[in-house]
Amino acid sequence: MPTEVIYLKGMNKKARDNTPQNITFEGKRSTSYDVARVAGVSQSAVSRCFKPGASVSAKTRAKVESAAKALGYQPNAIARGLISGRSNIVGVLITELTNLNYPQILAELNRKFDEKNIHILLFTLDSESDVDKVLEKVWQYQVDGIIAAAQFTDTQISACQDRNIPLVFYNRLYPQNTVSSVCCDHYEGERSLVEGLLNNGRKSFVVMSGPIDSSVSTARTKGAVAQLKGLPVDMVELEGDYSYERACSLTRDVMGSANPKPDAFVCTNDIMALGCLDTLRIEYRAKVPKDISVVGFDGVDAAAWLNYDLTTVLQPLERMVEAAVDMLLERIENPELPSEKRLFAGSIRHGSTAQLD
Amino acid sequence: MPTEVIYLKGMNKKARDNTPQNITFEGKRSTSYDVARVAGVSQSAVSRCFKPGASVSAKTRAKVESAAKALGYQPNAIARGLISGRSNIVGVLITELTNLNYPQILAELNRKFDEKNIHILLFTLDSESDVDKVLEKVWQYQVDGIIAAAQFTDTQISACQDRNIPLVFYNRLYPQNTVSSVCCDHYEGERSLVEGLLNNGRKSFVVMSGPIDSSVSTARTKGAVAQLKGLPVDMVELEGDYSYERACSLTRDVMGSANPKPDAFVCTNDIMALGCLDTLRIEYRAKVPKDISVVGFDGVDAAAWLNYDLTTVLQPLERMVEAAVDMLLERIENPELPSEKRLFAGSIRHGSTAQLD
DNA sequence: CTGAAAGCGCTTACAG
DNA sequence: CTGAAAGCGCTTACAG
Repeated sequence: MPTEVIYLKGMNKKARDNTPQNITFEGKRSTSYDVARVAGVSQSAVSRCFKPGASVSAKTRAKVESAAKALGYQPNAIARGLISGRSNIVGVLITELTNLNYPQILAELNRKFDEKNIHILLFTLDSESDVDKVLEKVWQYQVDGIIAAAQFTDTQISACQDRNIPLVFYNRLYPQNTVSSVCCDHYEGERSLVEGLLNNGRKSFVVMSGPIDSSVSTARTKGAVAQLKGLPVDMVELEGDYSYERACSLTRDVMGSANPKPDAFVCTNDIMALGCLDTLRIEYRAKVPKDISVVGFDGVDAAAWLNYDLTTVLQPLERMVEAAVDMLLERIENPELPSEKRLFAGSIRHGSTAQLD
Repeated sequence: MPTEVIYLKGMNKKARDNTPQNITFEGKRSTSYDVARVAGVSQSAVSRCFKPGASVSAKTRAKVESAAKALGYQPNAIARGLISGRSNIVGVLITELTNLNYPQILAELNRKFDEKNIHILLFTLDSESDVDKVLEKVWQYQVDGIIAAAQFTDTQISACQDRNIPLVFYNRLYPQNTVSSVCCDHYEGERSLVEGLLNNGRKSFVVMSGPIDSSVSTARTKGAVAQLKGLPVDMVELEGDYSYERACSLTRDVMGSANPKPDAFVCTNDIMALGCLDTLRIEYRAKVPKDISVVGFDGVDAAAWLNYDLTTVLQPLERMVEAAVDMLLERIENPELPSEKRLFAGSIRHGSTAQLD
């Protein structure tokens, strides 16, 4: 006749210790004490069985494993984090714009961190978000490190350093600050694109930037302008906001008034390039790339669609994410490591919206 | 002459208690004991000052607040979670595909949860991900609740219920299971789209579904088929995978062989509809919508681009996310609440790729 | 309103 | 290899 089993999971220590082995408590998750009691070993022994590399006899391990399975025991990561000082959580701060443009980043981050059993506490920032407020929340969760795809002030960077929380920026360089970062070489990518357009004989350029507060767009714009400066060509700089709609309206402005008409649109992201392209072809019946070249930057999916086949620069997104994760994990393991900046070259996609020579 | 100040943050209790008020310890974050010592009050008093609604005298509060500020004290959310049983963390499980198609969801979730000071532990699943493994990690972090935009088995749903962890599905219905969910009415949205095409006189339909394991695509496909069944019209069902490229190739298959040629492509998402549209126009010089109608589903940004102006169904994404968050928070507050299913109607976007009558 | 004390569920020296 | 014990940084009855 089987003993009746009552579940007593998670009682306080004294009550639990006075409880027979075959009695447990339903409703609360079981703890290492519950497992210890059922397995007939000490709580420390249970703890050791869940610590990789700890020395436990085969016999003890077997008893603990079967008890743990019977009770559905999982170590409580919160308690573990409190005592060990390692939460196995990293804070990921990403602007909404970045996630909209590169939704692959988060999945890729998750994949890479998952291999190391690290989890992501996600913070998406919109333009109104107060980074200081977000950081306060990050501190509270005792994260092991931070990946930031958002703009920080020097003070905010220092705040992380003061707290000894490793920090790696994604696609922000902070050249004048010794903080780790992974970045695509936006400047050089855009510069070489423009060089190709010049070699192709383009003479009158429109450079359409993203939002002024985007360091990524700023770097790209600078690359374009630096290549054009001093040459006998026309150049107009326009401030866009990375959106399709605004690119359309800026293109209309240019085509409706400028004289001479431009023969090259250099857009600092793909979405704007597509807006520009659609407007030129549909509303102005422009011949692209014969009369007007259009180039973007990023390599979004739509750049490869039949209707577009955009000439642009591809960011090596997967390699960049991998580098960011590796750099952060290294610095979590060894906080003494010096900071490091890794710059990845983009690769040109030779599409049919611009001939580069 | 100012007293020399040495920082002693985070020493053990005894050492700390024997430490003069003006001495603290650099390098570790300060704790409520540090604040208590500097403020000259008990640790409990400090704790109360950070608990909304606790009764503390103005005098004590002032002392604590200034000490906390001086030490840069923030309550440790991990410790708080351990003792209170509330981590203020919710697990968000989202398939990579869902995040690629609707990157706004995460930002919207973050915004809504942030208002309640709840944070997101993010898990992105790809097709190879083992939901059981992900759930194990979720359990370990003692999350207060789960939002799932991914497919669960009944067993997995039960596992959440057994652990008393509130669970709300996003865009999955589970009609035969009493679990809470927020869903767009995919079936009815697609059905009414097809009804509009029928009223417009379309006679030969291609229904291009998404991956067979996508419950969203299945519901949409069923809605289309149900409306067409029994009517004197042609219908071909094709299995796509929600991607642009596969939609192109399926469209080529149909146009290269079918007889009679279809006059309506019903694609169960926008991305496939755009691939279909590009292929029809560019490779077959088809007149859309005169000879062939194309409709999608979702309302992605590109659907509104000048070149497309796609007829499709918009999901009320923001309202759906808000509903999911509200439902989850209600159930975290009150676990006794019965489950609830909320179904939101999509709204038709009347574009120029199909005339609906 | 306030403080002493117990306890959340773990990890980790420490002694055996 | 194993167990008893301290302690991570909090919250929350409890008594005053």
